[in-house]
This record gives sequence, structure tokens and C-alpha cells, in this order.
Amino acid sequence: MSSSIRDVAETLIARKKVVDVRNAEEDSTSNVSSPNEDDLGSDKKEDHLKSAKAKMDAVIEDNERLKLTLSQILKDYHSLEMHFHSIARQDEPTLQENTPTPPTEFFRPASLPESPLEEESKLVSLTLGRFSSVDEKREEKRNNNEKNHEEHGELDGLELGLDCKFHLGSIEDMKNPSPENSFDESKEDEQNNNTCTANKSLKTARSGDDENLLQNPLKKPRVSIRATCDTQTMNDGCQWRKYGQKIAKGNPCPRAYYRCTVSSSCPVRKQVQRCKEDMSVLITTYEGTHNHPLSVSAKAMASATSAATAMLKSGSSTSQPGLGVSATSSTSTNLHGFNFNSRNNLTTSQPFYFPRASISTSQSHPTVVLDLTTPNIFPPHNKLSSTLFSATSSSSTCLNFSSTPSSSSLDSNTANTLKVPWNTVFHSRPEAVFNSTNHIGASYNSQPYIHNNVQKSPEVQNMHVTDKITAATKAIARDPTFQSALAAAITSFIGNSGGNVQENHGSGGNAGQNFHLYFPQESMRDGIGCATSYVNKLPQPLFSQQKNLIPFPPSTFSGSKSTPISLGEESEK
DNA sequence: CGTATTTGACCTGCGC
DNA sequence: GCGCAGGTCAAATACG
Repeated sequence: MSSSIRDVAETLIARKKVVDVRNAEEDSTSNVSSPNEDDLGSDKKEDHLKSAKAKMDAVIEDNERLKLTLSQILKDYHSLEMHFHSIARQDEPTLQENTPTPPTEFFRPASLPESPLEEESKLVSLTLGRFSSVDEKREEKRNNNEKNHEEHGELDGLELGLDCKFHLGSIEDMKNPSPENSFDESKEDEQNNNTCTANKSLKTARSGDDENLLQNPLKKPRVSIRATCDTQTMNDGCQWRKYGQKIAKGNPCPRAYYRCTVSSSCPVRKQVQRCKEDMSVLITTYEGTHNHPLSVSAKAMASATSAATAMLKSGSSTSQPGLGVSATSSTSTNLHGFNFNSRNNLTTSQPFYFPRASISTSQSHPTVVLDLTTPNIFPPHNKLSSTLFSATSSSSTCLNFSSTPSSSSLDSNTANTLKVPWNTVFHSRPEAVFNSTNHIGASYNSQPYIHNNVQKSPEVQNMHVTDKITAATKAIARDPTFQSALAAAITSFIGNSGGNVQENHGSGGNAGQNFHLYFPQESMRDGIGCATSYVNKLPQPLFSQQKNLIPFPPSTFSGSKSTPISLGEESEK
């Protein structure tokens, strides 16, 4: 992987040098060959030469700077890689001893690892769907399988993690994957589903690491997603049928009840309600497990919710005010490829702050709230050299989304609800991609595959969530250093823009839209290395080239006209 | 006419 | 036991 980065970097530098030198030469040539040149005299000639030389010097300087940046990136990446390997080796014995806790009944991951590698209890890692060196054999096997999917535009050896490899699952659970895990076995009848549910409840009760679920063994966990959305519902890729509406107490906005209609036996329900404080915020609450195949976009949402549910299990009983939702039990959560592993001992690992998440135990149902509404919570004084990963004294690689522990705040509205800032905020705006504050980690201008949801043209609105995810996935596949950036953004992206996508299918996407990723630079300040520092440190010109160097291959994108509209994309009328 | 949505009635769980 | 609130059902209605 590092070699690929190096290749990219070298190619970048080489290209830029060639282009810049060529431009400089053209400038000086055009100046020299100017018809007026003879009249200007030798002084002007000299001036032109000087300016050309100055330009070249600037270019050379710029190249040196880029070189430095890239070398720093490589260095960061190397140290991160080394760090990860050492942790993986360290935790290998632990993995064989511990039996992981299965996830509660909810959206189940699309693919499960064959062994609980994620029981790297001291690790809060960013795996982005890749496997550690500990599991190279498995990865090799997996890669072989994935080769079969290459023709379908899938990734080779890389995955965004939208399939949500659920690392909480027990071995037993893995042997009995949910329908969503294996689409080929999707036609599970309701009886099996109920049995599965019962088993899961039993397992949940046995696991004993979730007080809420113990207290309410029959209550299904829920995931509530708060997202700014102008449409009636958020398009999550599934097909829903409204079956009821109520005015809930304390909120003048009616609460709509939907059930999944992709499969007649699908038990998944969702509730949609506007936030009374901010009508632009749509609160979508999911409950249940899909027992049928899902579209890519639906899988993405399912991944988010399943990860949040896992967090509910891992963090609900250990949350502390001011610390955010720390996953402190022996669990790990995979959110869009982010594997959040944790351990019981807080003294040896950093508490994991689930991005903008809260767990509510005040409701009859244990509920995880993912707040995707925060527009921009970056501190004004970002540091260019900051990194996403934090080095810890315990040699753990921690992914700490919080800028500072004190920045966490209690949700005043909900008892027993903890809120933590989601610093890895995906922000979709049409304005400048790069700005002086270095907020942007990655951006893909003029890409027809990824769009924002602000002031969309009809073509933009046609942009399918699936396409966006696929586009992002492709970008990640092309450049591993973007993995963390894009993966972190997908959730927000779906949440913020998905709702508009359902309108006006048909024509393809358009260009000129941006896909913005922002990174919590403040929170990265102590990091030893970071993939995202790559993009953070990249100067604009280089990054623009990066865009060209790592194009999204149109043929592999499901976007625009070639995209088969998935089942649920036109529901929720 | 088939399908989706609306809406009042009904059921259930929980707190007092 | 009663009342309240959340959730669901199903008949009525709307829509294409």
C-alpha cells in the first residue's frame, strides 16, 4: 500500500514538474518570440527572462514543497502501518481467547469475518474494510473472491466497509449470518427470522454487557438518525410504506410510521419525525433487521445503523458525562469501515468517541442517536500538520473523533443521553473546495458521480446515493490514503443528501459539484501518522492533480444512466 | 381498478 | 385499576 502511495506521489511530482516547466518554457518562449520584442530593447528582454526565471524558481520551490509534503505523508503512513502491525501482533493471542458479543437484532452486516479479529480489545482502529496482517491468509482468500467481482465494478482488495463487517459477532453468529449478510440466502422465511430473533435475544441476554438490553430483553434496539433534510423522508435506499401517523407528545410535528415493503415479511420499521427545535432536521428512527437483499445505498444505511447498534451495546452501559460515548467494553464497532475496537481498561486505551452519537436509555427502546446535522464544528485554528490518528501511551492506535474531551456535551433535552461531537463531518457545499483553513481533506470537483445536496440542479438530484457511495468507494480503491476520509464521509453524505436523491430519477449526474470531506484537525494534533494527513497537507495544485491522477473510471461507476435503480429508490412518496 | 396514503379506532405497555 | 402515550390496524380516501 505504501508503495502505491509512493508511486502516486512520485508520479504527481513528475507530472507537476513537467507541466510547470513546460508552462514556464512556454511563457518565456512566447515572450521571447513576441513581435514587439525587438522594439522593447534589451532591458525588457532581461525583465522577461528574469520573470520567467522567477516563475521557474517558484515552480521549483513549489515542487520541493510538494516533495516534502509527500515525504511527510509517506513517513506518516509508514509509522501508522508499523503501528498497526505491532498492535495486530500484540492482540492476536487475545483474539483467540475472547468470544465476542454478537450484535443485537438489527441491521446485520453484509459480510462477517471468519474469526473475531476485531477483539483487539485495546484497539480503536481504522481498518476501512481491510484486514490486518494477522489475517493475511483470510485477506488473500477474500481477495480471490473479490477478483470475481471486479467485472462488476467492485473493488479489488479494498472495500469501504459499507458492508459493515460486524466485528461484534460471535463465531456462532458468524456461522449463521443474517439474511442481509448473505444476499444469496436472502429468502429466509419469517419463521427462521423469528427464531433468529429469539436466538439473538438470548445471546444478547447472555452477553451481559448491555444493561439496557438486559433490562428490556424484548425491546428492539433502535437507531435514530438526525439529518437535515428538506424532503418528507430521507432516502435510505429501501422501499417503505406508510402505515400510520401520530402526533407525539411534546412535538407538534406528526410522527410517521413506515414499514419496509421490499419484502412482505421484512420486519423493519422506521419512524420519521421533524425535530421540533429545528424543522429542517429530520429524525429517522430504524428498528428491526432486513431479511432481504438491500441496495448498495440501503446497505450503507444499514451499516451505519448496525454499527450504531453495536455501539449501543458496547457503550451504553459505560457512558460517562463529558466523555462522550466511549466504547469501553470488549467490543468493536465497524462504522462504514471504521473498526472501533475498545477494551475494558480505560487506563490503557483512549475512550472512543463515537462520532456525534448519543445513547438514550430514557426511552423504552434503547436508542442510538446519530446526529448528522452539525454543519461545521471545526475549530478555527486547525493545524496543518495534524493527523487523525492519535498515538497513545499504550501503543494503541486510537481514532478519537473528539477534539477535546471537554468539547463533549450533555444533551440537555434527553436524560441519560450523551452527545459527542462528530468532528469527522462530511460537509457538502458547492463553494470552494480548498480554503485557507485547510478544512478540506478530500474533494472531487467536477466529478459526475458525487454531488452535494445544496441547491441541486435536477441533474444533481438525480444522482443516486448508490452512485455516490460507489464513486467514493472507487476513489478509495484508487488511493488508499483517501480511505479514511471518504469512509468517514459516507454516513453523513447519505444522511444529508440522500433525501433528495429520490426525486427525479432518470438522467445522469452532472459536473461541477463537490464532494467535501472535512477533518478534525484539532483532534489530530497528537497523532503520529495519519492517512488523512495526506490530503490535509496537500496544497491545492497538487490535490487538483491528484484528482486527475486518480480518476473515477466511468465504466465502473453505477452512476447516471447506466445505474439500475435499486428497489427502494422511488419509494416514500 | 390497483396501489398508496390518511386517519380514527384499537391495542399494549407503563407510570401513578 | 386507570389514564396516558406510543404503536398498529384497517376502512376510507386519494391518486395515477
